[in-house]
Amino acid sequence: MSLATDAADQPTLYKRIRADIEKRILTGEWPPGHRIPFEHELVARYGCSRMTVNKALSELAQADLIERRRRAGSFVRRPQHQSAVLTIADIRAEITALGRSYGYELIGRKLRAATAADRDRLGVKKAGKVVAIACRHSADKVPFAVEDRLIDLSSVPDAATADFSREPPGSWLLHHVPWTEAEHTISAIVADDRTAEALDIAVGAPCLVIDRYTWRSARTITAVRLLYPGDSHRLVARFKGG
Amino acid sequence: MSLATDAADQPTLYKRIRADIEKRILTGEWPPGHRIPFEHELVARYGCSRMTVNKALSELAQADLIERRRRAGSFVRRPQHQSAVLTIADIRAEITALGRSYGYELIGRKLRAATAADRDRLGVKKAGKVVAIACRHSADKVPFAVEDRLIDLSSVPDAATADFSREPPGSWLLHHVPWTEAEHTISAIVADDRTAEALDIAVGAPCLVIDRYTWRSARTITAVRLLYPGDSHRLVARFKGG
DNA sequence: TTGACTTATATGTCTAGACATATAATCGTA
DNA sequence: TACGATTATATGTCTAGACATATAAGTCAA
Repeated sequence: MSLATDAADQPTLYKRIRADIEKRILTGEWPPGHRIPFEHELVARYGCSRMTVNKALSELAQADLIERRRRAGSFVRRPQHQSAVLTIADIRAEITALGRSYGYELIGRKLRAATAADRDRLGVKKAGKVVAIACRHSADKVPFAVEDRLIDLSSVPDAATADFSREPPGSWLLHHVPWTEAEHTISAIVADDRTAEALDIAVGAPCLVIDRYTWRSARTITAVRLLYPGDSHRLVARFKGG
Repeated sequence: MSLATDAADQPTLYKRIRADIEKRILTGEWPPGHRIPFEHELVARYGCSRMTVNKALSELAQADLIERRRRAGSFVRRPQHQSAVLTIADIRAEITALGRSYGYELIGRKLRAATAADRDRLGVKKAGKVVAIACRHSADKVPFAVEDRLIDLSSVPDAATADFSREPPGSWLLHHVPWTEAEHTISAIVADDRTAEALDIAVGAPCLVIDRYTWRSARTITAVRLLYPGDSHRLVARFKGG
């Protein structure tokens, strides 16, 4: 995993400056707290204008690799928390990306006025109607995950008439509701009877749970719970620093 | 976007431009695929130089909110994957941040020549010595997580003499090994006898597992497995887009 | 219709300045 | 010694230009 390519093939100057500094930080040559050269020193070293080094340093600051302090200089940040970037793909995309055949099966779909439990789950005080969907995703005919979803129809009216018997609701929403925000909660449970049957695992086997709550500009869109067989599925997250 | 209502309290112009555009994207006013105004149009609208709008647009591109194409313009990106930022804090920091009292207990520490299993776990072909550590973290006297760690002494020689009876190895490493990279794998298991006893839960209860593999510039540092009671602990990840 | 060539244009990068602003360091005073 | 005022300075933002470059779109010939 080449973290910094050779300086010579870097296309532009500011990218080369950024890569040079990033390399020194990541290899530990410049440890946390180290003051990196002043802008005017880098200007002299690279023979360019201040705007060019400023752009390089600004990007490093945006990436939280350095901290810039007026009058004091720029310092390598001490990574106090481990911020991992976790990619939770659309399940269909995830499975096909693995080169396996994707299978989808709608277990149940109900359109109803929101119950108290529904409102609680969606985090709204009063809601009109909701769609509740249960479905199963499989890879190479083997159960991959079961999904239990609630969609707020006051935010996504089209979901009332959408055909979820062939298209998974996650994919449908991805194409019909642009730019949502979401919060994920990851936990573990053991399979109860229904879950065990749906995932074709033993009762009492471990399951990885992802609860996702999605909204757009303060409007609730959907709440979904995904259950994966805990011993087969893996969520991988990578991060830099810390 | 109110260009007439000149907000004197707005921090800076380029940040205002960025915020204006970001808002339109996030509210869905400008959906994915929408071409946002050309730089020269924004220059006219805001009455500033091109470098200023360029800085705003560059930051939006860096945040993956827009895509910039030469000659064609800048377009709102379609969020194809759900990239969540998952913060996995140092456990001590995590517990104290919750306002609970942190407790730490070293269960075992062994310095040994790396076995085949150790080498496999660390992903190295030949290693000299390693330290194996087992410890337990608790919050308000209640078991919070158990940790099973391997440190490669050829990368971190100081770990051989570090006193892990009082300081958790995670915290120690955080202060002694700067700027690592890591990969996390999240899964679920059910507690076996030893785990159940260490976490004070029932045998067969669900556990959330985080395996973290850490390196710095191609050198393996440590491999650690953290076990959390699955029904109590939650990993929260937030993301924008998708 | 298709492919090759040309042109127009939006973004990418860069310059050599400018003034603003926060703040570390210094100095002066009580 | 402690504290308040002053000064120096590194970063933050911005300008009005410049040339480079990728590429969408148009042009023309086979």
